[in-house]
Amino acid sequence: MNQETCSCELCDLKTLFYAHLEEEQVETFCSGKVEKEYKNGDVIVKEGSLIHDFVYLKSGLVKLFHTDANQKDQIITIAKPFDYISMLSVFSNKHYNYSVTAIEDSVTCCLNMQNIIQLVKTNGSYAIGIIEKMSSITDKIVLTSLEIRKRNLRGRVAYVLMYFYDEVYQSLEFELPLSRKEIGEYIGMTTENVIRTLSEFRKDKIISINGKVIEIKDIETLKSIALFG
Amino acid sequence: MNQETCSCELCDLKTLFYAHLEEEQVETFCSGKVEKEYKNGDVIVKEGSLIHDFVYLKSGLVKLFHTDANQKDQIITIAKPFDYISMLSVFSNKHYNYSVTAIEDSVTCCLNMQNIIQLVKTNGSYAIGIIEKMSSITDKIVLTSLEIRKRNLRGRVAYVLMYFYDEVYQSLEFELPLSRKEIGEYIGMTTENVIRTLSEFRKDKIISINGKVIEIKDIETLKSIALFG
DNA sequence: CGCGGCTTTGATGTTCATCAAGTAAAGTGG
DNA sequence: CCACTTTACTTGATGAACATCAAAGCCGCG
Repeated sequence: MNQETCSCELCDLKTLFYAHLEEEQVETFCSGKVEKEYKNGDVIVKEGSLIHDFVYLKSGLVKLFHTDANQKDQIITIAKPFDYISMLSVFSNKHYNYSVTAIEDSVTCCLNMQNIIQLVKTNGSYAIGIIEKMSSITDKIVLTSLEIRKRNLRGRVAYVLMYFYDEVYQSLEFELPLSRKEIGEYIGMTTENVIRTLSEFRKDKIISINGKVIEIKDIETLKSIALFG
Repeated sequence: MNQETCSCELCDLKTLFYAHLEEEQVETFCSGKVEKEYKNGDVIVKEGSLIHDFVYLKSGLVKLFHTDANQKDQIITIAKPFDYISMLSVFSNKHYNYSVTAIEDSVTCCLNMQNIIQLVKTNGSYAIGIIEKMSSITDKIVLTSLEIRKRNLRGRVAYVLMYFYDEVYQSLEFELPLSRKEIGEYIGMTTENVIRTLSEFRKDKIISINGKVIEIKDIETLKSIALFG
């Protein structure tokens, strides 16, 4: 199997391709892909811009957010490798209704939107694969936002810390990819109170803080705050 | 065109069918549909139950909601006719992760899930149609929840009232399909404060209240509270 | 080196949830 | 059909949670 043009390990899209397509189709398809590298902080997608690519996150970490009339941002979700970046508006809109920015150095893989649509049209089981993936991503966004909404400030901050521990870094010590301000934009609270809550956790010896580096000292307590706070 | 087995006017699904399928296919397909009637308050889907049908709202109004460990409900969205009721979990889950209850007398149209999947697999342009619809519905849920989140209590209550006016009843006087408690579950505030805020609007002569019947007296003020509150 | 953005802490006040208590409405069983 | 129970609605009082305002230190960058 010649994978020169599509050599990424662990590519979810590729898995989907190979599961449903003939080898030469995959070749044709993958040869049209364009990889792009982004530095932490770089804008990947600007709200309102035209959608012409289907964008897939190969590595790194990005935030999807919406900017309102007063220029205030609200973070919709954090996307990890193998998530589709174009996933909300893609099939229903000509323009993005959210922006995407790298919060770590990231690499995206861009496929021509028309090709994807063509593929969905001509290959039914591939269509099902795409639908399942989209469905599970949006499911998660909706349920996560409900989870966050019902918690108080301590619970919300604990929840994001546990999220980064459990689902991103799998390490008790990690560098926060979000600023205090961004954490606030994600969980719906002010920057000051994010800081205050983090400081409280530090005083309570639940975490230690060194700038952006967080070390979880007492994960059981943190977990129970995330669950019941 | 024989529409005996599929005679509903304005059926979005049918539109999708006829746009992409041969007439005899539509026949075959629609003949498998089952319509079900529900009274206000009836449970249509119970969280955790198996998904075996693709459910479509033909008429009425329903709420989608999630119940947490403490038996507290959070309303995810209100679905109107032509919305797909099974739309979040359907393609990614075996079980519903939310419940659906009628908040007005409603009629649903149920199609066999396997048939829909088969159709998506064999008919590409139909697949695109389904994807677009799903995408636009979930888009709306996510963006609406951001809109609600950034408002204060007055703004939130005004927002739902404007929603019912603009998108459901198109009349200045209507009967609220949600109880005060349910409004609170939708916009994330307590029952008492929903009531208090409605009473304030009444005192300010923005609305008049007669039990569940609301009449909007000063729509300009209400709109500006909904926008900037 | 100075400017702007990010972080931190404290003081203050507003907003909102909670508690309590009572009325109205709606379903339930004899 | 009426007493009974439950559920929805309403208002007020209170305190806790949270936002806002203010001030200062820190860091990176041109």
